Amino acid sequence: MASRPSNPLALAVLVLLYERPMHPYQMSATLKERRKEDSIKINYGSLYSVVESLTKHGLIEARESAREGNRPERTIYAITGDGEREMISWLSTLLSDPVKEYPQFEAALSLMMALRPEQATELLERRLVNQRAALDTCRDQVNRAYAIGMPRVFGVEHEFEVALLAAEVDFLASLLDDIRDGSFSGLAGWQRMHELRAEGMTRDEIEQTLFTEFKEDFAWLDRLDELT
Amino acid sequence: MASRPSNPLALAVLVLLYERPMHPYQMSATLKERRKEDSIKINYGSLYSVVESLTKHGLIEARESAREGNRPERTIYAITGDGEREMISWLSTLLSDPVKEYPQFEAALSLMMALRPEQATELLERRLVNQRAALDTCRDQVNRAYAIGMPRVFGVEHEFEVALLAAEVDFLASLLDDIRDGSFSGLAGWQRMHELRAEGMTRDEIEQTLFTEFKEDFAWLDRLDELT
DNA sequence: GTGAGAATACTCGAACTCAAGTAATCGATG
DNA sequence: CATCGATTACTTGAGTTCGAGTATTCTCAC
Repeated sequence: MASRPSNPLALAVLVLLYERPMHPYQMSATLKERRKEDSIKINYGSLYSVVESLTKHGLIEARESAREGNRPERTIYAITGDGEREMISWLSTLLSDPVKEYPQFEAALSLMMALRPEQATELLERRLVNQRAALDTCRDQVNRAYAIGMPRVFGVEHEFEVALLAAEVDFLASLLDDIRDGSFSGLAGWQRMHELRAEGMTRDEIEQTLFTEFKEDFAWLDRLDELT
Repeated sequence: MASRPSNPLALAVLVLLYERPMHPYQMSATLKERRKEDSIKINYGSLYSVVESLTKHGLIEARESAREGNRPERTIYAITGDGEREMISWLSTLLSDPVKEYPQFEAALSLMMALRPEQATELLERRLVNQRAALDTCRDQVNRAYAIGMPRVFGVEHEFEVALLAAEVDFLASLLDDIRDGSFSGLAGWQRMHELRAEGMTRDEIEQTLFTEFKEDFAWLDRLDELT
């Protein structure tokens, strides 16, 4: 037996139906109205399949099929007892137990060496500019909402977003500083690798050359066991 | 015509084949050896389907089908000219242009009000403990690697991870402080909502009651237009 | 009263994800 | 020298996700 959907959108559905029964389109409309689309990815395809899956698992159930005017029929769903318990337990573990996630930028950083160092540096500079702008608008939106009296409970997610963005901006700024002032180690070897590549050397020759020219940069490979 | 796979694992494949031709299993082994599994999710099913899709799009091509002993046949892949260009451009945009992502914890924060405030607070406290521990081990690993002489180029992704983790720890600590010293607004209304719910009041009655008891907490709803 | 565009309410198929399974070989231990 | 577990190398299939498409209805200017 398959377990419940793992898409956080399903959790949002449970929370909404915990409040009041409604039909799928109303769920998406409510989530958008409350600005939850910033923190939960809402996709119609996913929404309908998630609702179907929750129904199959008995966490929600179809209540009535109302129709208004000539509009297509809308099925109203309500949460079940099992659904309430599942919602509480799912939300609880999401809050307390961190899950490993894979931001694309982290992947990009880990593959960065495939680019020439000057190019990579320039791209990181561009990102810094972009993220500083994003941080400013994001922070501004939160502050303006608080300024008109919105209680903080309604904006925690956005405070979190701001915190992460600020951390990334700081990270980028200090990384770029280190690259410029030479305290970012390994840069010379990285540079040389691309020079040799440009000269048409084969990968094996490159490896050989780098191993002799930058011995100190590879000595750690023999000490990997010390990391336990 | 469908576009290339969007899975960062496909980018990793392109980068690896840019270095040297190899077969799928060797790709996963190399990525694991270089600790890229921490920043890129490696899944066999995904790997093979991603390789197939890259082949179909002409970004990589099968070279030879070597077999060693009685082992199953291994198809060796190499990157094409199109693949090289695509790799450079994909990696470049990933580095410079931020993409919106949806951390599960952000979703959980935005739905937190479905839990009783004391429970939510306790869960956040537990998370803080967990993330402090995670931060310590992560930071430690990076430092130990640098201590045996690994150049920083090989560890940027992990420095980034540490930066994000540290930001989350700070966020949690200050959020919990604010909840405890009362500077986290909206808490009283949140609390009252769950009391009324526990008393068996209907959803509409709760709304009415809160609207009168906590007028100031909802006044901002009439000023939403000021946010432009 | 009519046409343009926004909003409403879904549907579809292709791509992607992921856990589990398979089946061979290698290495070490008793 | 047998065998047990680790490693190598991949396959399958069920379930999920996603963007794009469709078709209707409402709204409001003209």
